Amino acid sequence: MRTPPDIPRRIIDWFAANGRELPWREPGFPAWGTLVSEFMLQQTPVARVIPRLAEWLERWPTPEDLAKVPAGEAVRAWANLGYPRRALWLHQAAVEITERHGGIVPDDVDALLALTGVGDYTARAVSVFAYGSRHPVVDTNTRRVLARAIDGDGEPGPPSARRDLAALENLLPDDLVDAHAFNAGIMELGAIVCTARNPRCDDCPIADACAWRRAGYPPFEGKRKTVQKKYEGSDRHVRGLIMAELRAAHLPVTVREINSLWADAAQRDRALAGLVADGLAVQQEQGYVLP
DNA sequence: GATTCGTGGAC
DNA sequence: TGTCCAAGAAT
Repeated sequence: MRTPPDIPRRIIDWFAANGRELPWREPGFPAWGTLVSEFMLQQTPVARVIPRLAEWLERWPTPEDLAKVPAGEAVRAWANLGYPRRALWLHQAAVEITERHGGIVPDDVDALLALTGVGDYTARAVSVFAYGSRHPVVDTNTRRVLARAIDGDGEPGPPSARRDLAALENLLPDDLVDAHAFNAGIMELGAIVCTARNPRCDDCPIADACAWRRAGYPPFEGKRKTVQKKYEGSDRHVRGLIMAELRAAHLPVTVREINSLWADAAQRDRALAGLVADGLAVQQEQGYVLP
């Protein structure tokens, strides 16, 4: 597939002029802050992350500060960001950084990948955005831009780290500063212009080079990512109700209180057992508490 | 590779 | 109103 050589340059220039001012893009923002922000941004929109991130960094300015409090404090401060296991994992990562890296967030992708809760995206995002190293960083926004502009598809297929990283590496500038700006810029383009629904192609710096647009926006026919199950009435729903109760309580939550949250006993027990297995709830004599 | 895992806003 | 989707990771 033909790829105009100036696509990276145009995205870099567009990003310099149109990128949002976000906390983690401010000069001098600490690597720890970048790591925390990336954990929070895993499946949670930017607007909801910003206030929680500020609180978090004020309370725990370094990994060591977080590592020395109980994990339950992290889960409580996570509030309603969703997927509370991420709070548990971030706390564990802080412990690992304190024990294995002298309290300094590592800059090496492999060292980052070894941290709990850090995967292909987060490891590279921290290495690149916090430390300026040169790696492809591929998130859902980038995957969508590549699918459309390069492959001519309306949607990216199911993610594959190997393929996705190779696809971005093909476009990644050699220069360190340019590579950083391109990684950030293509993500930003996917986030605010090349959006999943109603893309704003009139504002796109590479619209004239976009394979999907050139082909007349054909409907997507490839394999779609698995559809999200309905939340209402699901196990996740019940887990969420229990977690909200645990976060709000400063005394053990009794079985009676948990029973009042959901009528279906089998589903309730399944959810509670799952939370205990995940380490998000701990059973005591009087009831359940955060870890 | 397919599933599971919260929460809330946008359309 | 219900569906879609959001800077993913672990299993």
